[in-house]
Amino acid sequence: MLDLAVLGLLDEGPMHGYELRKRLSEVYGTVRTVSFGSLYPTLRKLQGAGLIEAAPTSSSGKTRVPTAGRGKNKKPYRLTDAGRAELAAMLAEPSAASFTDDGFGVHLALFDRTPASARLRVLEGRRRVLEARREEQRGAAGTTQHSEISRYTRQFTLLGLETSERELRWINELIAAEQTRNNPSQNA
Amino acid sequence: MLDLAVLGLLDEGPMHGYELRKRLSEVYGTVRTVSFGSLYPTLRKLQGAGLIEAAPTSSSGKTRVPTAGRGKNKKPYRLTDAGRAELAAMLAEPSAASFTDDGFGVHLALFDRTPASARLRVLEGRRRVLEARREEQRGAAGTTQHSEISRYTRQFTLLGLETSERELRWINELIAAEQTRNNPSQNA
DNA sequence: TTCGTCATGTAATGGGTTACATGATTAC
DNA sequence: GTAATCATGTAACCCATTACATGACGAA
Repeated sequence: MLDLAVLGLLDEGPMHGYELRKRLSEVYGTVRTVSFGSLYPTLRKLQGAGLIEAAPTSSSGKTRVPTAGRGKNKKPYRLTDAGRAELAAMLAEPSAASFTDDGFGVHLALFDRTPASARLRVLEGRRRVLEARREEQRGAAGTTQHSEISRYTRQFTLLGLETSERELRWINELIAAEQTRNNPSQNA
Repeated sequence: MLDLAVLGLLDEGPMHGYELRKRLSEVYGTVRTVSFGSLYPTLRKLQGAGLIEAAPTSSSGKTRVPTAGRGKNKKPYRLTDAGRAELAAMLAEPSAASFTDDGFGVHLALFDRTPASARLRVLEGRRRVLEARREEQRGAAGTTQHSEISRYTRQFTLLGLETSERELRWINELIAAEQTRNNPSQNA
């Protein structure tokens, strides 16, 4: 999930780790700051896999790259051809990771680069996850009588249920919009 | 967090692991099923710490305890005195763990056994977390102009922002109710 | 006697965090 | 020169998951 986010961000242009981290929290729907202890190892892993490489930016590609203005030993990375291919594949063939709370936000941020058919699959996968959650919450909210659950928990569950329902309405609108876009002539 | 949930559940009566797992997903505000690979090691850890013990239920406390009806090699656990004391301490002195998405739901389920002053601290701690989240989301929703964020992400962030705001209203109501309860005569 | 469910447990792994260590660059 | 911030990285740990292994019990 971090992989996809990093690949997607680097597709917009070379960037070094520290910068990446800042952009990452913007891109995440759910605002979350990823730690360096998580980011740097991911960068090494992606480099090891040949998906990204250190990007020479100005002079004779060695160390000490200025990149923007104030610089240091920044280490800007960029996508390799293999990385671009991998990104395209991940976007075109969404996995279950794109349906989770975190992963969905990441994939959504890359929707402009996601083919229309895959967009629909992401939205529908996410919908299934939310529907399952809603059913569990409905069950939990209904159980109340025989199993003694504190009234606090009951209220909390109801709040969660409303949240799921709102999110479902939201995603259903997105799906409808997506289908209209794919098939604009249909009006029956 | 699992520790608190398990201790809280066993405070209601002896229970074995398999049963505990079922009750756990009811108690959690956010419906979540904990895996056995997580539950059993936790049980051993709590037993090692002397907080719970295997409970002899009927005959000469060895193996093969019937407990309910259909039985097998069930291993019902119950709280020790130390466990009861630890539970009381955790409920009376809420830590940051009670303010997280998961931990809050657990502590909330045990609110009936939580002293009034600690209840307020839990609610206010949770409120601080939600307020911080809301501010980040507001920032992210406002950034839009200069940093190009996909319109999808923007909508998603706005949805998250609404969720935070609803949850804040909800918790503010709880806090108000809690304060009225603690101080019923006040009306200026 | 065999299948489904109840029941307990371990091992490998995953995906992240915090804390630590280090050092360059910029602004004062 | 010194403090703040930018920047990279490692090590130890935490908490949970999945997959695997095992086996008792009840019902068909």
